[in-house]
Amino acid sequence: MFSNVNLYNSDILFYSFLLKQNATAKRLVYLQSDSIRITLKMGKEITNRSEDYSQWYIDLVKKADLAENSDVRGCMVIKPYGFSIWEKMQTALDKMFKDTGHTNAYFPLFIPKSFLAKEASHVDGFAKECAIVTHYRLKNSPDGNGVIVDPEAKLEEELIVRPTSETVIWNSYKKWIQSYRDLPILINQWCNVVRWEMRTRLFLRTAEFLWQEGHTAHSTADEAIKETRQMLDVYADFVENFMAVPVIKGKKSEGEKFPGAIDTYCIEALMQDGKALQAGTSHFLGQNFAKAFDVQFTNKEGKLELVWGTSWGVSTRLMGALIMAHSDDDGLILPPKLAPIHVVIVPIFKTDEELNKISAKVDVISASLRKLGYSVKFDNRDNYKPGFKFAEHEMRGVPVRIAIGPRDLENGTVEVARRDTKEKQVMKMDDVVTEIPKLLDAIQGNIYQKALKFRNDNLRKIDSYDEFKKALDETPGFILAHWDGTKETEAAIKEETKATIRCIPLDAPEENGKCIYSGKPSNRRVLFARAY
RNA sequence: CGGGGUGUAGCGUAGCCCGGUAUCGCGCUUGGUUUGGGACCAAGAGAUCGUCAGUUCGAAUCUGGCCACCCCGACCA
Repeated sequence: MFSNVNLYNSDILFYSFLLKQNATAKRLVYLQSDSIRITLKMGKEITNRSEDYSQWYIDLVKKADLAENSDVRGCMVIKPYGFSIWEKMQTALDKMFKDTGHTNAYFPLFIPKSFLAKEASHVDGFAKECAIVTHYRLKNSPDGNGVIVDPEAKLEEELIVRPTSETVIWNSYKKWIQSYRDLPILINQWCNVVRWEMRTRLFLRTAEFLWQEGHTAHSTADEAIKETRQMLDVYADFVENFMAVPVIKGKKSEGEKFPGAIDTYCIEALMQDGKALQAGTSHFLGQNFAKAFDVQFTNKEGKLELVWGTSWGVSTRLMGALIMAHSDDDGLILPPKLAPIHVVIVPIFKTDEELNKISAKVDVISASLRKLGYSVKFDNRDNYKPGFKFAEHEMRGVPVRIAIGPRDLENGTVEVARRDTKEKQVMKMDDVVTEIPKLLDAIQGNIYQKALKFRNDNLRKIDSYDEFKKALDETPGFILAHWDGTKETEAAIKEETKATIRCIPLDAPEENGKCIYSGKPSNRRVLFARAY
């Protein structure tokens, strides 16, 4: 987007001149030339969504200071601001896990190659994207330049950097479980995993990512299935109520399910560009891993039985969902429940004396808001103008901004602006403590409602393959359509349209119809979309 | 792993065709004026031109190898 600047060099001079004149001229510039807009004076502008959605996403992640590309291919550096959002997610989820009886533990990063091989479909699923440790020592290079891998230090058995931990964990469960009295085991771990992806995108798909993985063991299939469904509900609850992103709960088709699972359940969210994003998964593993690792228990009748398992996870990919679901062309929009900073206060002052007077008022306001549990930042930097600060905090998605200047001191007021709608209001200083909490709640509700409306407006029932293809290209979104249930049809549709079956929605009503592809009978609709 | 592209200051780039150690903007530092929607002026600091080799009196520029990254496909949460 910067490369075309030189073509317009003279235009830039002209527009720069206009910019100095007045704000109307500035708006004119925006209307006349999007490509120039960016380069004029601001280091903070991002590409418009309508222009290039994926570039908008990349710009936003970088300009909102969430993350950046690392020098290690496919990996990212999560910056402090981005990481504090992730920490908020962790805190909320961790509490929900604890409240449902789970405890945290930690299993090793390295998995012996032989473990991974024990469950056949599991190997198939991950073999192509594993990082492998083959040596344990370096030595000085004989030519004197740097270090080389010491060929003498080859590992007896190579180690896989975990792409997921089912195998190490079930290897431990074998040692822990003898009797029905040892069950259930309800464990979660927060960790990093590595999947050597060919193509990566910040947060959405990186070679290394952070996540949580729950692994539970049960004495009956029924109990394991209940656990699987319960955790799916926990995820849906979190994503909708904290992230303010509506989701559709469903079951994966055979073709899309987790390698090693009997059933995979998921929550699917719709992004602003009409593409679906899987936001969380929960697997009923049946006895597959118990079989592979020979994990048996003695039941009440004294008979040996294989243990039933589940696993479930959400990752830093949720950050991508959060960003893409709500944000606009001015930057990030964060739900107050996950915002690292709820309220930023910007002073408007000319002299130190003015700043001191304002600071005294700000201290009172922020103390009272903090007492209510809100995080408040007083942006009293003296090297930036208020306008710059406004734009910067909008870019970073701070839900509420309060501005206080000399005029406010006189009138006993403040100016309050909300990020989601950009509305401003003048408020009595005394009302701040009662009004700001209401406003934050309103923002949380509003962005959810907005996302829900978008999702519903872009959820279509379609009954013919022609319409299906047309909709994918012209009005991308979720499509509910009949499917004959075969993997051949699923694969053919994927091949021809790039749309996949996101899930078979749990609340899908029985409904007789014909498969849009084969014309064969179907008794319920499934959810299709192009996906991240 | 196929197809295309790019590597020059923290970031974005000019220069390369036609060899003589480097342009501009943003950012940074200092000083001053500013501050209710992305300030301005002045002075400064900052680059072994991805890497290795070759040609040459002399290489960012020409030649060859290597490396890295980006985009498009196949694969994937």
